[in-house]
Amino acid sequence: MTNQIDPLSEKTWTHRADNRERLIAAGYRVLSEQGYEATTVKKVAQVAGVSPGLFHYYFASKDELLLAVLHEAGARYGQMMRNLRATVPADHVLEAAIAAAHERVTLEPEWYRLRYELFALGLRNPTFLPVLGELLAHIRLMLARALQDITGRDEARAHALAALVLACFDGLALQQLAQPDADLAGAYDLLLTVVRATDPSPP
Amino acid sequence: MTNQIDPLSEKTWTHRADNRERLIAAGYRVLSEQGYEATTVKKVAQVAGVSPGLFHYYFASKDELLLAVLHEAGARYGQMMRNLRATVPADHVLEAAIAAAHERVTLEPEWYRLRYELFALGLRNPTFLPVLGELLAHIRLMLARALQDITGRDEARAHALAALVLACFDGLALQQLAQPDADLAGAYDLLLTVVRATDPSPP
Amino acid sequence: MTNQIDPLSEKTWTHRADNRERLIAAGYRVLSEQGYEATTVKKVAQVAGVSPGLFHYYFASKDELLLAVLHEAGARYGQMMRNLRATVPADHVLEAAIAAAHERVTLEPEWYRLRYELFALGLRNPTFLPVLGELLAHIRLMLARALQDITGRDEARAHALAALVLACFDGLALQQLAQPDADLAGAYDLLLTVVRATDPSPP
Amino acid sequence: MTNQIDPLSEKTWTHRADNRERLIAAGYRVLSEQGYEATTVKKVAQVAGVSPGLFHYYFASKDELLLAVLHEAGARYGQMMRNLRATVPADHVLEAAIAAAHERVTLEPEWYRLRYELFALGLRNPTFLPVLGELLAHIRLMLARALQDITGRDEARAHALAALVLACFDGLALQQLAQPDADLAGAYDLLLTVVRATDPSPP
DNA sequence: TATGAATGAGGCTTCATTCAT
DNA sequence: GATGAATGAAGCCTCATTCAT
Repeated sequence: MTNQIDPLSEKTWTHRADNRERLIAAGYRVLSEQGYEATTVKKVAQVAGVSPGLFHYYFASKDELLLAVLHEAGARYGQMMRNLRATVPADHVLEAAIAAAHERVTLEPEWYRLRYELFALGLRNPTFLPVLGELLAHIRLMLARALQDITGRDEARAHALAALVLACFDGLALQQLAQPDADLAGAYDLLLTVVRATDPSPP
Repeated sequence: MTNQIDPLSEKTWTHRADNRERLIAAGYRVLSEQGYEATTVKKVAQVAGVSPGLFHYYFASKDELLLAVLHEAGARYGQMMRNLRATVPADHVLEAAIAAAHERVTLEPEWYRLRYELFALGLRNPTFLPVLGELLAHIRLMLARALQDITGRDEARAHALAALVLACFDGLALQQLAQPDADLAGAYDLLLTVVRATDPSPP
Repeated sequence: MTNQIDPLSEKTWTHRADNRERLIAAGYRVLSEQGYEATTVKKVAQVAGVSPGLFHYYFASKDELLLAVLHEAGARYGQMMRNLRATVPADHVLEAAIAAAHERVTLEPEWYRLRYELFALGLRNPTFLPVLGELLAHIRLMLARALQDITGRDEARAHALAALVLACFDGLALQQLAQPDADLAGAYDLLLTVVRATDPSPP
Repeated sequence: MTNQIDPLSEKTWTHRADNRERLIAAGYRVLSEQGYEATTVKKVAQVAGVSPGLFHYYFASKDELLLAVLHEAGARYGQMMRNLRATVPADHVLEAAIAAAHERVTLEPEWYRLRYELFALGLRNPTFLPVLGELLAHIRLMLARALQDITGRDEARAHALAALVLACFDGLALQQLAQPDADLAGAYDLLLTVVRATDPSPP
């Protein structure tokens, strides 16, 4: 009902069709905070500031919302990586990515919560497993690409390393979230060392 | 009420007194296969071959069952690690542990499913977060110990490496489960290399 | 409001002005196939190729659509009977009607489905009961009329027979639809015999 | 909560397991009065005097209740027919059955309402169609049997006549219910005449 | 200890209907 | 006339939990 209004735009709330976006945003919030099962359609609608019935106008089911949320989040992540590669010198992209991963744990823990939600879900729900597989494969691929910028040709090695790095991202984030006091800086540093060491460069 | 069975009698109905164990075992199965929310008390009771009502005699709530299951599983894992350290020469324990972790993904995927269930749960449920934290800390500690057998004193380094190794265990298992066809042997090998390389031993 | 189209103009947007008809036709299809409650306004609109909102421009409620559909169907049935009486020699009208009723079960089962929909509806919904009563009375009357062409004066007998014939139409159709394999030809033949036998004509 | 109590029985309300029966009885009432779709699980439970949740303890779905109700009703009908054949002299069974059918329209209109509910339902719902088919076939068979007691061998004729009689039962009941004032006695008489006339007896 | 009937809250989803454009 | 987004009321069903036996 209220909703922040751009006072410069002509129509006050641009045809309101952005309700779909609002539902996705609300879904992101509620899903990451409460988890998939605890997330009720009603609550998402309420957070989005729309009537409960509208939810199913845009999404056939709760599942579909999760998919949409993941899609959206995935897109954002991809954008972030591309930014990195565009901004940071090639031989520092990994460094930056690792730093970003580390920071994100504190700055945007919901992101990881949502990921873990999908992990748990995908591991037992045939509907989500492929989505999960693709999500991971996609990130691994982006990492492998970034790695080859430094590591050079050895593609197999790049992929193995990418898998390792991704595993560390997820695994360390988990540990950090589970014990916010734990100091994992050492582990992240070590990861960086490992990545650099793998560099077969000089010859 | 009343009708207490004489504790001295030879167990009137064969020896199924261990209904609690049965419920835990059934809980492990159902929880790892279906996930926390999809797990119904009734189904657990049924798998355990017990009446639904009995569940709440042994467990105050579904949560309590999960805790019991985790406790039990944790104990088993600790036992396994101790076995390893007792059986395998000190400088191969890590190797063996990594191999075991890799194999387990295929041999006992439910183990990981259950872990991820707890991960997701702990990440948003204050009740479970400490349990999760302790679980991870415990494993990290065991790993660090095993590492020091080879790596020597540098305790900080050992802990950082332990965190990394644990992260890889969980992260790689996830990737493997999400894409059963993916070949992650390279990554596991790489992990082993890393562990060995870190060995600052007697030059 | 306003914006009346000049009735002389060549119909601005091709000739789909008859959206009401389209809705009725669509209603006939959906209602007879899915039944009253399962019929959604949205689906009718969709089948009619019209926006959901438009439905309530032409019909105040779902009920009203059903009434319109029945009216339309009744008109068609009346027309058919009149055709029969005009085409077929008087002493064969009943014969033809019975044959038509029998054939219709296979050729146009939706017709009977719709009837039975109304039957069930009318039997419990005060709104529809009178409609149902009139529908049946009307058909009975037409049948009685046709009967008198052969049977002669005895009006009471004609009406009794008409009721019986109508009952058989509906009852046999039901049995045939419920068991498509059942061979009810014998029953229809018997009905014909009965009608003829009743003929108290010129002894 | 209240419930009529047999003051002679030992336990006041016999283990209450008769709640299933109560649900069926309530289902019969509500279904025949309101129709299938308008019947809500909650209302049935309420009429039965039990909590809404209990409904699904005994019946997996609303469908299943309907089936149970029909089964029960069918059994009652079969019993009634058997009574008839046991009580009434063979050559008057049909007569009695027709009279019973006629009376029932006024005495137990819900019976017919329920039947028509099933008719409409079965005609479009694949789940119920076979049930409907069997129901009709069963009654037809019972009628045919009774007919052969008088008509003698000609089995085909007996079946055709049985179909006709059944059709009249349902069709006339409908007309009577739709127009309670209509006098259909003549039609029922006529039906009786027809049945008798078919008697190929006194060779 | 053990059983299983009973409860009641609440979730997902469907839909007739309204309304701004 | 026409569109389709929006609403809100139910409905069916699931389930943790309690309780009488």
